[in-house]
Amino acid sequence: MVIGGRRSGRPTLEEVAARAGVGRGTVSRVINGSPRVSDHAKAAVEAAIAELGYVPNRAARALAGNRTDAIALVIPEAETRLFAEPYFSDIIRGVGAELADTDMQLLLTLLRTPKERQRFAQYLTAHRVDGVLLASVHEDDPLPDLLEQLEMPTVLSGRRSDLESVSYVDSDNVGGARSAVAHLLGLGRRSVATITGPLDMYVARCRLDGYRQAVEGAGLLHDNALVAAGDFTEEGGRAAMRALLERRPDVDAVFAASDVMAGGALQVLREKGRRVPDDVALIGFDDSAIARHTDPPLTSVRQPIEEMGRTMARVLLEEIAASTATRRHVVLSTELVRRESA
Amino acid sequence: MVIGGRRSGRPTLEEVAARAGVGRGTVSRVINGSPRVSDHAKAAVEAAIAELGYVPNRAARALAGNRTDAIALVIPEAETRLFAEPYFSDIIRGVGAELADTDMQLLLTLLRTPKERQRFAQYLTAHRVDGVLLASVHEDDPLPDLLEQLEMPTVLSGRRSDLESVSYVDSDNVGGARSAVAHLLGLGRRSVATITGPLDMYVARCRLDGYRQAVEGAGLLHDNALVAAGDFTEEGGRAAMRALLERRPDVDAVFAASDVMAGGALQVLREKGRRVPDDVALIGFDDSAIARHTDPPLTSVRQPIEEMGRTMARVLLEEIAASTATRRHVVLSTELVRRESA
DNA sequence: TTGAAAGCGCTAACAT
DNA sequence: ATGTTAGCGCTTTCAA
Repeated sequence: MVIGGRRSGRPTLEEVAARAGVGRGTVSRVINGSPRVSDHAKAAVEAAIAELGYVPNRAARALAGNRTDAIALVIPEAETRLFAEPYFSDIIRGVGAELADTDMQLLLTLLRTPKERQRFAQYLTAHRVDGVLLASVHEDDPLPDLLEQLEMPTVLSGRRSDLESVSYVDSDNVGGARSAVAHLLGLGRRSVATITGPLDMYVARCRLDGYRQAVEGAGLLHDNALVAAGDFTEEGGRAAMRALLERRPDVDAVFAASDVMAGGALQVLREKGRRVPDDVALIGFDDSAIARHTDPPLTSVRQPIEEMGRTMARVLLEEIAASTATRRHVVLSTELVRRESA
Repeated sequence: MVIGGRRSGRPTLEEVAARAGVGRGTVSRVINGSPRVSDHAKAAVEAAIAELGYVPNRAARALAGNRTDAIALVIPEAETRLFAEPYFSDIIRGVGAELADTDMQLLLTLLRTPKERQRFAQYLTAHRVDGVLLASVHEDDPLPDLLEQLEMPTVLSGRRSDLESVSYVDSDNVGGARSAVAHLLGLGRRSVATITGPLDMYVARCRLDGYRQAVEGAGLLHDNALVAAGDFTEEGGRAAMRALLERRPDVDAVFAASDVMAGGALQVLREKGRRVPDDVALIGFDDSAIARHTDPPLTSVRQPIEEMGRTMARVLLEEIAASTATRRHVVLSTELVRRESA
């Protein structure tokens, strides 16, 4: 078709315009759903598009429109090992589902080494994504602040603290944990242990707080021997359960800060010949709005987490839309002028 | 900075050139590592880049260079539910690791509905990725053929058949299964069952073949009651194990076509009070080059699968490089001229 | 409502 | 070895 071999052979907007007998601007308007097009022109353009099998070139669009139509799902360092846990795959599925009828692309970014984080910071600076979904935030993670500085639309799963300044989607961790433990206490259990998540994560501390509140609310003394640290993994749950059984063989109930850890604990309990829930009652926090009671059976109800993924994506898309609007708007306000020329 | 507010404020190649006192071409050459640059010019450009904090604009690059610097990892329909299995996360980690020091981006594409497949086909046609990694291929999947038609660099994990025409990374499924089952037979077991994968996948059929070869090679009769169909999931493994125990309570060994299914089978065996491996020996196929013997312990060795992911990415990058070269080359040959004008 | 025209920032061909 | 130039395909003013 073309000597240079550079042209891909696919029809361009210009060709569509020619075929439809209109100008390029009109075609662009039709593609982008502008209302300022006559029905007649619109029909002609749509016909031409169909006949030619035209598909807009994303790179050209990104270049001209200064956006990328892509968002990044970032999974930081330590978490890549958790990647196999249902939590992440559910989040991903939810995000994917929400994005399915958008033309946003999902970029998966695993940040293992500091070097990779560095590179990613560059990505962001280069504005190669329109927004960021940040999973599993630890308290000292510098990424949210960077994102905020760059005014990059961002949604966290969980938050760094009570005062989180960035958008997030989170569960009622304190309340859920409290109600779960209250349930165990209501069963008449008196040596209720907990397997926590990594305590540098706010979500984990909240669940521990909920546990404490319930225990103390029942007039019981808080006993550190009943608290074992986990890391949200099944293996962590097993280790913690072993530790608990060793320290307090009389334990008669366990609240695990994650579902997966409850699964690990269950294995160990069975291994040691404990009956669940008769001998030891077990509950795992499911990340849905309330704790899920795993006694008697430990079945999986994953829809809720997937739903969180959907929500994250939805919120992010809104933020992106808003930020675009803002940017456009602020061009007229003194504030942005200041910011732009800074 | 700019009235229209469209400029992002980031330095452009042109500004770098000005600062370095060279032409734009030279800057481009330096960025792209061309050898045709004097050390002096190179140093000046690099200094300017550092001072300005210049980062190339990917969209502009993609538009001008007719490439995207992105590859898609595609996980089809049925598999999204398997997403939580270690297999996928390991593949993803491997791919991610291999891409880490490239500037390729990883697009995650979950294809659940026919509509999503349709959309993805458009993506491909629009050349929005430079290459595709296709996970978990079923025999009747039309995607590989589409990819081939489009001359899109592609690597499959597994293959559709013995005659696979697209690049793939696969294990020695027949041999691995055979050796695993031979091992069980060597232990003196005589009622060796197998839990298969979905039989519309070549990989699953190969493992079943290996099982058969070993059984028949030992002079035993193949008994269909000893074959239970699974789907590579833990739940599938549990169901299959239950079926096997019902049909052949005398089963004294099981070869599961996947690690995860072996895990499920183990749960059921323990539930039913069978001793593993004394009463029933159990082996799961680990997708690394050979089967992993899970008797006595069922430990996870995941590095190999991650390695498969790395390999897939590496091969794909090579294919992409080659295809670029080919395209360039073929511009000179009659063949492409024909193809281009077709 | 619509066409024309000016870029967006870069790569690659061309001419030195 | 290096500067210059012509696009890549689109969005977005600006006129009309």
